[in-house]
Amino acid sequence: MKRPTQADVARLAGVSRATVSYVLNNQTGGGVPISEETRQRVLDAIAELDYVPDARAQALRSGNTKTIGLIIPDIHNPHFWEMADGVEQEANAAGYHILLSSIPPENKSAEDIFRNLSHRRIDGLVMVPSFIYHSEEAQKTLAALLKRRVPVVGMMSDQAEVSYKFDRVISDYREITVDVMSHLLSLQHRRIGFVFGIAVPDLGSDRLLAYRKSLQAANLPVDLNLIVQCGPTIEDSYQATKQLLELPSRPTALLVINDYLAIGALRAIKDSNLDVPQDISLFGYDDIPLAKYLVPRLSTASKDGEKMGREATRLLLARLEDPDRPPQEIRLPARLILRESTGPAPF
Amino acid sequence: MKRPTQADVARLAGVSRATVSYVLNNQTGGGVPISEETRQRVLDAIAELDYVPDARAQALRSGNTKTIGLIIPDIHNPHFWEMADGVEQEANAAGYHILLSSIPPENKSAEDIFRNLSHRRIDGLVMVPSFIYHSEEAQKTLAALLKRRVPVVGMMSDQAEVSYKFDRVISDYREITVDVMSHLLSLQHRRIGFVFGIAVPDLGSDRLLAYRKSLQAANLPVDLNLIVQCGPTIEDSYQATKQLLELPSRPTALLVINDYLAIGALRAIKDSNLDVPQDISLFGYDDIPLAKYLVPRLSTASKDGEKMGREATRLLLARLEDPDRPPQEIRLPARLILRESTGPAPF
DNA sequence: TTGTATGCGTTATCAT
DNA sequence: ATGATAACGCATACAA
Repeated sequence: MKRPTQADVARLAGVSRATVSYVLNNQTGGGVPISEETRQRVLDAIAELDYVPDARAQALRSGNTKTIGLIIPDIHNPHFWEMADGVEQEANAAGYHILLSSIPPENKSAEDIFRNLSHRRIDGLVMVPSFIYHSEEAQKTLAALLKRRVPVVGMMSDQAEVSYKFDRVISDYREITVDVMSHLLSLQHRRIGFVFGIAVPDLGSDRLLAYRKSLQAANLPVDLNLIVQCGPTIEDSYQATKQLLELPSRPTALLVINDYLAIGALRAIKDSNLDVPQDISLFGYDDIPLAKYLVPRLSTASKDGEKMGREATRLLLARLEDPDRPPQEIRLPARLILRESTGPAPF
Repeated sequence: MKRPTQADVARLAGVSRATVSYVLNNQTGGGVPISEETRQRVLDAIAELDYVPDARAQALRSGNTKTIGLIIPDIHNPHFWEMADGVEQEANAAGYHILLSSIPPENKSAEDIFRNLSHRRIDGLVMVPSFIYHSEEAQKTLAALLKRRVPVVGMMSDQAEVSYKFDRVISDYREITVDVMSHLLSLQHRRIGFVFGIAVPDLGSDRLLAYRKSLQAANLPVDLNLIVQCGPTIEDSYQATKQLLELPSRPTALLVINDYLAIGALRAIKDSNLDVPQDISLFGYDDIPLAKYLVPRLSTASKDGEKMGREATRLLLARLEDPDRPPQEIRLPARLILRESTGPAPF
């Protein structure tokens, strides 16, 4: 049972193919004239055959796919789904669909993802440009995309040194980390550890840099033993935290690169028979939905990923309308959320 | 700067369009003869122009999109990403891409999703057919898909009464729930609550039915106050659990429909100044990756979503090869995982 | 070994 | 108000 085509509908309705197309595309009764009677006949035929137009043919003919590519660094981190959520909502509302890609460590490279998006002829791209740092190759591919004038929006931190011009939603944890550190310092914490677990190191540099700067501003040493770099899985942060806790003089507070990894840190602390926040304070980033249900509720800094996604998509849609407008930049603030996982330093 | 087409490549290489196509599709050196020198010229031209074939045209021409639709009920539950992971791995290995849709409560209906998949002319569909219960309309659309002989695989529980014929990966928590209940009963629990929070009630009926049956088999009453139905968010389960704990005679053990919601239950228990498992035992389902990092580590039953996804995709790919083979059925067992959240009943 | 011609399903331009 | 026809980019049967 083959799928019905426009021609089948036309035959059944006793009209030409073009008429079917007219009925389909000018439903709202615009500038193209179709007699009400013909319209109804066509509609009936469509319903009877259960005809659905072929997106491939439409896309080929019209030149656009009504599809937006979305690249995020880590599918397992809820923070990035929030972004994806925002992008999808906004895109759907405008009649666009999302093609989601994440960058798994080895599985498929940024290259493959770009090639696929290119292959599929997406109309535009929203990305967290972490892969930029992965490879020269990826940068070249991105440059090629931009040269082809494919609209691109980046959701990124401020200091990222990307030379290409594209729209950006800028939001990072640099400033808020200064606040986090002041807060911890005011609670008399002096040994503050950092669990730096992330797929792409450069992605977290906003936090790391501000952490070091705050320490220095307070005339405290930057003890490299207190900074543990690890991978992006919970198990990674679990191990990294264990390592920190086994230090001769262990930290009294811990910054974890994101809430998702803070789950592993929390577990590691408990496994060392320590309590949060009595023995050690814990701080995360992102305010993922489950952060406030953890035991103890997690103190964190929030970036509102969903809003980032929505704003990024707005920028993209606007550029789709007007490809020639100058590159835009939207800045979104981060918020400090104090909950139960932070308290005064023990003594 | 327009994208280069096959014709551009042909022109630059000084050959015909067909030759370019040959070079592209018979790379492995199959049955079509191309002189090595020509081949190289074409390859050079492709590289120079950075030519990427247009998937839309290829799909239109070849009749297939190399795309598999995937429908899951709730994008926020990590269990379903595990499934998605499995599907994607297996599909990618075979050169297919995934078009992921989830069924949000109100946002978009199963109807819309089906129409979109139909529109995009996916080659096949892997689904958790929860939406079946949503609407008559959805069932009709699925039937229509099957009538068009679009390969479909369902990942579902056993008793689901779907009359249509399609391949299935069958796995449910019916039997394992009997084990869970025996375990709890052997620990002297007599009042066992059930937090039944799920987007589509029928999705969890395997657990609920087995729960009731176990109770009856042990000559215990089925107290409807102990079964709280709620929505699929953590906040929902938090509220539902609170409600259970405020009962005049509160349960000493709690079954939560899935690990994701168990996070909210855990929080609610703590907020009532109760401890797990000393005051109340907690059991989840799915063994999501973070379950074993919770405090306490969560006892749970596991279905191996990733394997379900992989097996389902294998079935689909096999049917793509041979559309006429009889409907297959693969059964996957569930496992009991005892961790820290369960213990003897208090007195 | 390579080139020519045709059609996939759609939409848009031009006639009628 | 409606119909014929030409592209969109690609793959393939067939001719050379």
